[in-house]
Amino acid sequence: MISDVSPVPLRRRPRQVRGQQRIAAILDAAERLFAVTGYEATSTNQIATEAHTAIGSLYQFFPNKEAILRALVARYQQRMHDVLENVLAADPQDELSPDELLDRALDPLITLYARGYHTLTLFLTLPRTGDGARAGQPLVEDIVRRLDARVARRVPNADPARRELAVRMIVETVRALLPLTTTPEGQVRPEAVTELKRMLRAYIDVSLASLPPTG
Amino acid sequence: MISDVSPVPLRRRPRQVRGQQRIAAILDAAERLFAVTGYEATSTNQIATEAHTAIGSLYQFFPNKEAILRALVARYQQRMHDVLENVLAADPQDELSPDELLDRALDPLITLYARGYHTLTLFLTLPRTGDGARAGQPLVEDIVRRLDARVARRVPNADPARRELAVRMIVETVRALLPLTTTPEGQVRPEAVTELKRMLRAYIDVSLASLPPTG
DNA sequence: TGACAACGTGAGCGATTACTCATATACAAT
DNA sequence: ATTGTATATGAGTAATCGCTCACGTTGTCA
Repeated sequence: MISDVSPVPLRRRPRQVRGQQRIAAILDAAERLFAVTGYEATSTNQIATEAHTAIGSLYQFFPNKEAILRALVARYQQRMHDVLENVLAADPQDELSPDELLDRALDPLITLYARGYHTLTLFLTLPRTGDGARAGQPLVEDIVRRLDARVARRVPNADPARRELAVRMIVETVRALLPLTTTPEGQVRPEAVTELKRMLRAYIDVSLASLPPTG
Repeated sequence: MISDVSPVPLRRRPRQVRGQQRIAAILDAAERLFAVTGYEATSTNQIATEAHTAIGSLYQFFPNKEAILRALVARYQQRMHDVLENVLAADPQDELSPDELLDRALDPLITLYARGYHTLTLFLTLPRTGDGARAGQPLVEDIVRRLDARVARRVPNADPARRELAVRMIVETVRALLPLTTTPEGQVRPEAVTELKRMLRAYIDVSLASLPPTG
């Protein structure tokens, strides 16, 4: 289940299938436009046109432009939550090796990214100011928190602050370097994937695997 | 000297000191506003007001808003060019250890970043689309190119494509994780600096130091 | 079938945008 | 002092923005 971060304020929750489909179409359109044109430079009228609907319909459900962004981020949060959940669920006893964990976590993430190149670009390039920061930050925090909890089980004697910092480094590194693993045309670049895993594995070896105890 | 990338189109090159000072004031104002409010959300009238000048004066020198962004990036390019230049010049015979090189490259970069927290935030959070991509990409490319040339001297038998990819990974990692080394209040976080260097050092050891020969 | 609610629609509103231009002032030359 | 050029100014313009609202259309009850 999604935690209580980042509530998505809808002006009116749809009570018919039409409404749900319209919302999905609007989000799909906004996803494409935000990724290509950027959040600020994309107009709500553009979104409505791209979604083959009227501007009035858009504002039937979304109170303002930022709500669209927040709803989009919520969708990403759901998908990435599922990815991480599958990884953690597949290793309940903490038996998998770091390489296996990296494969199981990064490969679906990269697939998700490559499916439509511009899909995750939105999240990855969100500005850290204004609407972007308010909408994007909870996503990273949620992942860091859940990943850190699992790492804590593996390395119980580590200093929590330093462990959380290491986890955050990993998450931010993935977030920053994921675009390198895919071409703008949506083709996965295996060398870049290898290199990213190499970097993460190297960092895990020298940092996570040898975290000093508290004190 | 700066290479011929990213030409900055000025409507009129200033021929008096007044003009040069105005341009500097406009760039300083834009730097602050872009970092806090974002590029798109910052209006040219805001920039003029913040620079204590009239909107007309702004357009005396800059043909449009994007030209301001490009001029700003050119300033960053100059400063970061100098940082990298100092590192390379301090090690003409390739004698320094990786740790020394990391210290000499990252410490001034972090200082530059912390001097004003929002200063480099602009560059680091530039969206990869629209005006941002056109303005920001040459900077990364320039650094990758010059760093790769030096690495090529150290590891002459490496496959060029893989070597360049490794260098790009390092540059993008620094670019992405630099914000973690400084608090929003401008205080350097030494633990984060240590962690960033640890990750880069680990990657260098497993990748750059053992690049396979061409084939 | 009638009635009410959910949903669809787009012209248009006030606000804001990037940018212009006619005009005024400061400087550098003779 | 005079002339020419560089710079300063801000009211104004066309365009675009996020968003509203009055009025249709579709769906869901009875």
